[in-house]
Amino acid sequence: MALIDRTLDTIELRLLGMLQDYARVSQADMARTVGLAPSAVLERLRKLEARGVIRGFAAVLDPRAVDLGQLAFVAVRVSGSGEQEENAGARLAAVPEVLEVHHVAGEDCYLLKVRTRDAQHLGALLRQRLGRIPGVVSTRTTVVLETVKETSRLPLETRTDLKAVQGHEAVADVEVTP
Amino acid sequence: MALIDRTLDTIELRLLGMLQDYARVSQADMARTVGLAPSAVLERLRKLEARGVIRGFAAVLDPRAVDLGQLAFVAVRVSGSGEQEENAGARLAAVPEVLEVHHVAGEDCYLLKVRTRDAQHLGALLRQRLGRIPGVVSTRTTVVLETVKETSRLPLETRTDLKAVQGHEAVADVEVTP
DNA sequence: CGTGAAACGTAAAGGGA
DNA sequence: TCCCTTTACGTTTCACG
Repeated sequence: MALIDRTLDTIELRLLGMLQDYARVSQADMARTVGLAPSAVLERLRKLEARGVIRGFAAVLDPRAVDLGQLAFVAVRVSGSGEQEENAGARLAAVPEVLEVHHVAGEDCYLLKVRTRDAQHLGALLRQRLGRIPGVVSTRTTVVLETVKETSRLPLETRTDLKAVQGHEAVADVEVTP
Repeated sequence: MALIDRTLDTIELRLLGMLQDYARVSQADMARTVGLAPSAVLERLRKLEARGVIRGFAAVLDPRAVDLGQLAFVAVRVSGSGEQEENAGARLAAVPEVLEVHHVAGEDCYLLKVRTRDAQHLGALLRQRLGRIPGVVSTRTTVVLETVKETSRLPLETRTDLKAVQGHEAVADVEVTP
C-alpha cells in the first residue's frame, strides 16, 4: 500500500483539525471554512476514512459521571512463550475497564491504562480479572491522583500550512518586484 | 451543584453509548433507536453537555498518518514548593506533543503520555522542551513498542439497561400467568 | 471539483400529560 | 419536567458536467 504514506495537503490538515476539535461539525461548515463545495469535503472525508487516517469519531465523556473516577496505570509482567505473551495481551485488551494496552520496552511487558469506580474496585479488578489471566506474573500499579490534561488531539504539522500561506495569502501583503 | 451526581437513566446511557461509538450519528438515528422524538433527543443531549457528562466530540486519527508514530510514557520528577509544582504541571500540559499529564502517587510527580515522530524527536523533546521547564528534576521514559488497544470508550453500566429489558421486551418472550 | 435537486436532518415553537 | 408534533430552514447525498 503506497497510499498509506501519502502526505496530507493543507485542506486535509484543516479538515482534520476541525474534526479533532469538534467531530460533529457539519460538512457545510467545513466546506465554508476551507473554501470548497460540500460535496468535495464529503469526498475527502470518505478518502481519509478509507485510508485509515481517520479511525473514528468518539464522544468524550466525564469518567466521574459514569462512575469511573479512579484512573490508574498498571505495568503487567508476563511470562512464557511469545505466543502466550500475545495471548495475554489480547485477554488484557478484552477487559472493558482496560482502555489501553501497550507493549513496552523493559522488563514489564505491558502497560495498561485502567479506569474503575474507586481504589477498591481497582484492587478487585487487578486480583480477580487481570491476575487470573494465564501468563500474568505480577502487576505494579500507579494510581492517578489528579489529571491535569487528557486529550487525544494530535498536533498537526502546520509546516505545510505555513508554506501554503507564504505561497498564497502572504504574498498579497508583500511588495513583489518581478 | 446537586445535579452533577444525578444518575443517568437507560435512555441517556444508550445515547452516550451510541455517541461513544460514532460521534457523528444523527439525532434522528438516535431518536429511532431509543424510541423518542428527535426533539426529545436534542433536549437530552443539550442537558448532558450542560451537565458536563459529555465533554466533547473528537475525531480519532491514526498517529502514524500525521507523523507521530512514536508513543512514550514519561515519569517526571518535580522539585520545589507546591506552587512551583503546579506551575510545572501546567507548562508540561502546554506542550502539544504531551497528550496527557497525570499527577500520580509515588516519588515521580507527573506521568505524561507523549507522541513524537520517532525516538530522535522524543529525545529532543525531553531535553529541549521538558527538561528546561523550571522545577523539572529528572525524567524516566518508557518507550512503547506496539499498542495493542487504545480507546477512550468508557464501559457504561448496563445494569439499568438489563432491568429495563426485563421489564419490557423480555416479558413478551415469556409465559406469564396472571 | 462544482452544480443542482431530492431526501433527509435539525432546531425552535407550541401544547399536553 | 419531559415528551410530542409541526414547520421552516439547513444539510447531505448523488448523478452529472
